[in-house]
Amino acid sequence: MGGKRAARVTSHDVAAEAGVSQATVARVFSSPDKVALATQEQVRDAAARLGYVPNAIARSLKSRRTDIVGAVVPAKSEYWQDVLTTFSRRLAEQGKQLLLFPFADADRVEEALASVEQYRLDGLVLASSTIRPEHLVRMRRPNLRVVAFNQPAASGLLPLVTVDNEAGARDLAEHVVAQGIRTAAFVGTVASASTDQIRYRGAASALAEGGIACPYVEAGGFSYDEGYKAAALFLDGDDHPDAVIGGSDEVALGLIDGLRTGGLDVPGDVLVTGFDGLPQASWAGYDLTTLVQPIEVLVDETLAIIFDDATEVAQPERVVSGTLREGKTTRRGNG
Amino acid sequence: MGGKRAARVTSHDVAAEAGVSQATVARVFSSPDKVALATQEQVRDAAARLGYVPNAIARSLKSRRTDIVGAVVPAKSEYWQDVLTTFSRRLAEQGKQLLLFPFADADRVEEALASVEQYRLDGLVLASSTIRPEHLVRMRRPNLRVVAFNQPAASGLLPLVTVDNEAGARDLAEHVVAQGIRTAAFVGTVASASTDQIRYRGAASALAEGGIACPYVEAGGFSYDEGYKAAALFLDGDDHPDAVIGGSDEVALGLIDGLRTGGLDVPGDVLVTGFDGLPQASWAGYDLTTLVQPIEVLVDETLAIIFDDATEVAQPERVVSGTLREGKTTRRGNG
DNA sequence: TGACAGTCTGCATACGTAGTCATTAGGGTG
DNA sequence: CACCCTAATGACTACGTATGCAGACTGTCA
Repeated sequence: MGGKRAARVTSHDVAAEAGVSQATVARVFSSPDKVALATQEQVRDAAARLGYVPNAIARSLKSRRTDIVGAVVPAKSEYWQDVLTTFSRRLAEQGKQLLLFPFADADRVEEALASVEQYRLDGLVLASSTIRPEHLVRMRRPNLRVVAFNQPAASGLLPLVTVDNEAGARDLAEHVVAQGIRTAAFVGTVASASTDQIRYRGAASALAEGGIACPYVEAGGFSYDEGYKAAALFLDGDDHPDAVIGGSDEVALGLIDGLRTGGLDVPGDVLVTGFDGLPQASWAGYDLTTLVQPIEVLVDETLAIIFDDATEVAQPERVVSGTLREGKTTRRGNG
Repeated sequence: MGGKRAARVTSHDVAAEAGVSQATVARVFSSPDKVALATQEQVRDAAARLGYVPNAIARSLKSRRTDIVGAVVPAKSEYWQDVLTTFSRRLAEQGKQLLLFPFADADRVEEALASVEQYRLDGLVLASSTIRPEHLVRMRRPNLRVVAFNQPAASGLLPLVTVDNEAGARDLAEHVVAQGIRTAAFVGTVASASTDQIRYRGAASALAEGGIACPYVEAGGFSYDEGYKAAALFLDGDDHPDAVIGGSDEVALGLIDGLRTGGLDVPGDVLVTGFDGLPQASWAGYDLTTLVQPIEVLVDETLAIIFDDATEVAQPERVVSGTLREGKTTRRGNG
């Protein structure tokens, strides 16, 4: 254990050991079908003996492919963590990796984007609906496949994959209308987020068709805490709405706890819906009615845009339908 | 918009534009103090004009530093997502990045490890308590700083950073003993996980000092669902324990909902504790008594081991204390 | 004025691999 | 047996940057 030499083993070393050329070693590991089976075995034996591992950095430099996809995401969010997990898993299945570029505030996106540039990624996923259009445009790069994920504001600016926010919100609203409510309110996350605006539009129009007005309330953030605090708005006086449409599951879960803490029963006094289909929404303590996003489908569509060479359209847009999940937060006792 | 040339701008191009050598351009971006200020300005201007961005791949190949830290983590887990977010944020603050290597089953760790080798990472964080010792040993590499994160089984095998699981479990157990319970049970996650064993040991010994036996029950997984199902074990007959010590927050949250669905009141009939300090544990609907892990501290200790050159000890081990958070799941009405 | 220290810059090379081109061997056909 | 076509392999170079070395230049001091 004394003189443990830390010398890197390269394809040249393996070539010498196996009695072949470096080119042959490289072929064994990148395009084996071009090498005779006997030679392959010989090379692999030598590689194993020396403990050779191909250097992905050097390969990337030469081949101009990194096998790495970047993701620019908000630092904190249940929803995005779910999405990232799926991306990461799918990429791993293809022998590719995910490189994270988290950003704390919307204003610091710029920094994240700057460091993205240095890596020659195979593709880049722009998540978060709070990235502003001027940043989106700046991300258009000739050598980089950039896809906006669940970010309707990017429509026309970048290739886009998103769930059908408007239709989903309509579905939810129609569902609560069918429960026989008379009044409603929409609690959005951040008003400037494009998803928020579209979800509100969908919900409001469906409610309007049922003759129900739908005021917009901004929680001010995407998290449980903001939802919890927003519930206070409905606790003053007795005239709470019959239903509250949450702009996201996280906000809706906070709303539920806030309403319950304030003495209102969900769904007895108030119906609540969410949007996203987080795992927590299915927890028995909440059993939230929500619109489940088909995350696997969205992720696969995104990766298809990044990796499919045949991009028939310059700016593909894929809008995928979500699924209404009826939980007990909209199940009235008198139904 | 027709002939948009996609040619990569290199340091050579900038050199030509600025009328200096490529070496000078490289120095401007990597060691600016060696270049005269006037020249720097000249070069930066030229770079800006051409839209030059240094190529991190090439830099890594030459400098043998990637500025990337890898993390081998389970594909699904609330706890690890929290941890990853923190790692990613901290690294970003230092201009470094996080590369994810998720694995689905404990048995497929091998695959993840294989792809780790190809990248010449600055460091590697091994998360998940289910990585087996034989895998841990295999990860010892002369040129790579590997740190086991919250994985007590790695003690003596790898540098290790962990929360004090035993003391934390003791704290929790002593807390419930102080509530005047007579019987208890420990619902672990996966019995083979080293954290599980240590937490059980801590809880059982503290309970024993209070004269209370503590059978071990295995939920069979780390998630809410396993906890929910495990609750069924306490619903048969009337002799449920007075307190259930959960092996993790996720399992504890599932337990709570499972118990409540089964007609038991928490904390009225059964006290429940968790472990980890997840955000969800603080949600008003649960308000779980748990041991909060100081994730930021753990992450910073880990990064210190990876990046501090002065490694006085060959195998540093940092054990950090957690904090007991008393929620209403252990607050008895008759207290 | 000459020598010398210090600062700045260019030249040349190496990092480890992939892919192009040329060469050789082997096998099938007329 | 001459011919051609394919498969397999080796020599060589490029990918884009960092850095040791040496040369050029500036200013200082004796």
